[in-house]
Amino acid sequence: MHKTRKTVKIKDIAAELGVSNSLVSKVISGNLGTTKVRPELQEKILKRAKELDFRPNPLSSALKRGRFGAIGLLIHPIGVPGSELFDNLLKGITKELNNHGLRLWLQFFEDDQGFFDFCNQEIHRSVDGLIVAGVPHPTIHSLIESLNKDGLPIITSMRRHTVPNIANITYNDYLQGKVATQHLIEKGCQRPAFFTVFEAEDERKQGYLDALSEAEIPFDESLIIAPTKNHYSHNFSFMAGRQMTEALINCNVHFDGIVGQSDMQAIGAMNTLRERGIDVPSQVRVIGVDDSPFCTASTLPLSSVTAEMTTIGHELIKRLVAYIDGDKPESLAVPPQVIERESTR
Amino acid sequence: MHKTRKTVKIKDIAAELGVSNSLVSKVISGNLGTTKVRPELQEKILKRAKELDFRPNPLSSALKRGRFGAIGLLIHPIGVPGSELFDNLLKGITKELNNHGLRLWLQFFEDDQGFFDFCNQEIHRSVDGLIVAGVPHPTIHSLIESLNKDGLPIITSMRRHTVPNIANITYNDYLQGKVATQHLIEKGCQRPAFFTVFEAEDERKQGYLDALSEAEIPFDESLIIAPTKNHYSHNFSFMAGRQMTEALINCNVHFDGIVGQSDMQAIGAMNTLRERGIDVPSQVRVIGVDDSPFCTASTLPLSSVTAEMTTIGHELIKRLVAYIDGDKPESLAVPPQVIERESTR
DNA sequence: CTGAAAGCGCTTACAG
DNA sequence: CTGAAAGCGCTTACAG
Repeated sequence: MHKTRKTVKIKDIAAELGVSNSLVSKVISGNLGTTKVRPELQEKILKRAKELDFRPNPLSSALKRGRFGAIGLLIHPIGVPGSELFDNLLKGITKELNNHGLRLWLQFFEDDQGFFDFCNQEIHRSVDGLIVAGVPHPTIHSLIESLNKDGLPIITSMRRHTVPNIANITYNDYLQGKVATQHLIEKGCQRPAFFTVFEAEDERKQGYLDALSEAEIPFDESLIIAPTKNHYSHNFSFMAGRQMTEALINCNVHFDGIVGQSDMQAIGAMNTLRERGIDVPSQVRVIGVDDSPFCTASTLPLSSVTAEMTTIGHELIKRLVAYIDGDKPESLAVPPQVIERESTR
Repeated sequence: MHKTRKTVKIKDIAAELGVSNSLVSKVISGNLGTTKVRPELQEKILKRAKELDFRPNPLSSALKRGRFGAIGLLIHPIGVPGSELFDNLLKGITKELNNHGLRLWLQFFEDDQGFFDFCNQEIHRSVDGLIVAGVPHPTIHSLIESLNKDGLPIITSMRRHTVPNIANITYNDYLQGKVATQHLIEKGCQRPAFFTVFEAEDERKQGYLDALSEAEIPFDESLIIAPTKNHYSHNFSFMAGRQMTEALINCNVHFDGIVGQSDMQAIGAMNTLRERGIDVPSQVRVIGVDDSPFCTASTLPLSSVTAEMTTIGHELIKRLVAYIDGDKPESLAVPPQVIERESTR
C-alpha cells in the first residue's frame, strides 16, 4: 500500500489552539449561524488553518450536508471524427463548473448497455445533477426519466429524440441550415444545392427552404440531394460529399452553391468540383457545418456555420445549477454564427 | 430546492428484516470477516437489497474506508486541433477505469495558474491517484512532486520535461520517426526528406537518422527542414507543411519521400506537391504522424504513424492502480504502428 | 451464528 | 461568546 497521506483535520487545529471542533469548523466555513466569535480568536484560527494548508475533507462535508459538490457528465461519443464538437463541449462545461466550484464526474457510454452499467455504477448517487449528451438510442429515455423522477436534476444535450419533460440544450439545426443558405445568397448564389442526410425529418432543410423563400428564390427539388448509403458514419463523410457532388454534376443540375451537412462533406465537394474543373468560389460557393479544424486544413479554407458547443457547455451547467437550486430549466437551441473563409468569398 | 432523493439505506433493510446493520453491511459487501451467517438469512438479505435496488452511499464507504474509488485526470489540452489525440486518451482511460470500478474526476488547466487553482480545488483530496497529461510548463513540476511526496500516487503523460521521480507514459517519438522512415524506405525511397520542428532536441529526427543508417542510406543534411516560425500552433500546421515543401522545391533538393511531424504538415505538403505538378505517391511518398481523422479526409488518403493514445490511456490506469496498491510504476513509451494508405502505396 | 459499539471527518441545532 | 453532542451512512474489530 502506498504511503498514507497525512492530512490536517479540524480536530488537529482545535486541539492545538485549545478550542472546540465546532468553532473551528464554523469559522473556517464562514457559517457562524447564531455563533459569535471574538475577532482575535477568529483571526488566530484562520491564520493557523492557512499555515497548515487545511482543507476540509470533501467527503465528510458532502456526507453531512447531503450535497456532493459535483455533477455527472454521461457522454455518448458519436460525432464526426475530428470535428472537435465534443472537445468544445467539454471545455465549456469544465470552465463553467469552475465558476460554481463544482467538480465533474465523467463517463462515456457506447450503447444502451453502457448506460445501464453506468446506472449500476452509482455515479448518479454521487452527484447533485447529471448531464446526458450525445445521440443515444431512445431505449434509455425511460431510465433517464426515472432517475429524474427520483429527484436527480438532469439536463440533456441530444440532437434528436429528446426525453419528454427533460430540458435539452443543443445547437440549432434549423438556423444552421438557414444562415448557411442566407450566407450563400448574400454572396450572390441563386441556385444553392443542399446536401441532406438519410433521415425522416431534417430541420436544416427547413432552414434552407425558408431562407430561399424569404429571398424570393424559387425552390427546385433537384437541388436537394442525399447520400446513397444510410449509415451514420457515412452520412457526414468526405466520401458522401464527393458522391453527392458527382451526382449533381452527372445529372446536369445547374447549381452555384453547396450547403453541406458537415465540413467533411463540404471538403469532399470542393475536391470533386476542382477535379471536374469547376472553380470554388467563383463558379460554386461552398459552406460546411461545425467550423471544425478541417476548415483551415483543406486546400481552400472552408466557410462554415458554428455549432457553438462551448456556449452549449456553459448553458448546460448554468441551467443545471439553477435546477439543483430548484428552478426547473427550459430547453434551448443555441443560434449559430457564420465563419466566412475563401470558399464563399 | 429540488425534491430530495429518496434512497434506501442499510438500516432500512436491517430494520425491515429484524437484523443488525452490521450483518446487512457485511452480507452485501461480501466482507464477512470472521462472521458466519445462516445461508437462508444471507439469501433473504441479498434478495431484499436487490428488490429495493439498494446501493451503498459511496461517500460513506469512502469516508470509512479511506479510499475514494476515484482517480483524477488533469489535462493541459494542447495538441494539434482535430488530431483526436486527447479524445483517444480519454477513451482509453475511461474504459480501463471501468474495469477497475473506479471513477474519473476530470479537470482542464490552461496554464500554471490553472494548475495551482486545481490544487486549491481539492480534487487531489478526493482521489486515490492522479494523472497529469499534456505539455505543461515545468513550473508546475515542483507542485506535482510535492503532491506525490505527500503520498498521492501520480503518473504523468507528458511529451517533454518529465517530472523527476514520476513515471511518465507517452508515445514513442523516437520510434515514430524511425518506423515512418523505414516505411518509406521499404516502399523504395532513397532520399526521404524529414520535416522537423523548432526545438532543441528532436527524438524523431534521431529515429530518422537511425533508419537511414540501418538501411545504409547516406545522410544528406539538406533533406532536413524546419518551419520558419517558432510557435507551437504553427510548427505542426498545414501551412508549415506547405512552407517546408516549397522550400525543398525552391532549393532544388532532390527528394522522393517526406516524413511529416503531423498529419496536417503532411497534407500541406501533398497539396503543394500536387500544385507544383509532382505526383504523390509515384514521385514523392508522404507519411504523417498521429493517424488523425485528417488522413482519410484529404484528397489522397494519407499514410500515418499512430500515437497509440488509447493504449496509453489503458497503461496509465493499469499502472496507477498498481501504484495505489503499492507498486511504484516504471515509465513507458508506447511503440507506434504504421497505417498504410494511398500516399505511400 | 449475530450484534453493539466505535469511528471515518465534518456540520449544525441547541444548550449553556 | 463558546462547546457538547448528535448525526450524515457506512464498515469492522471485538464481544458475546
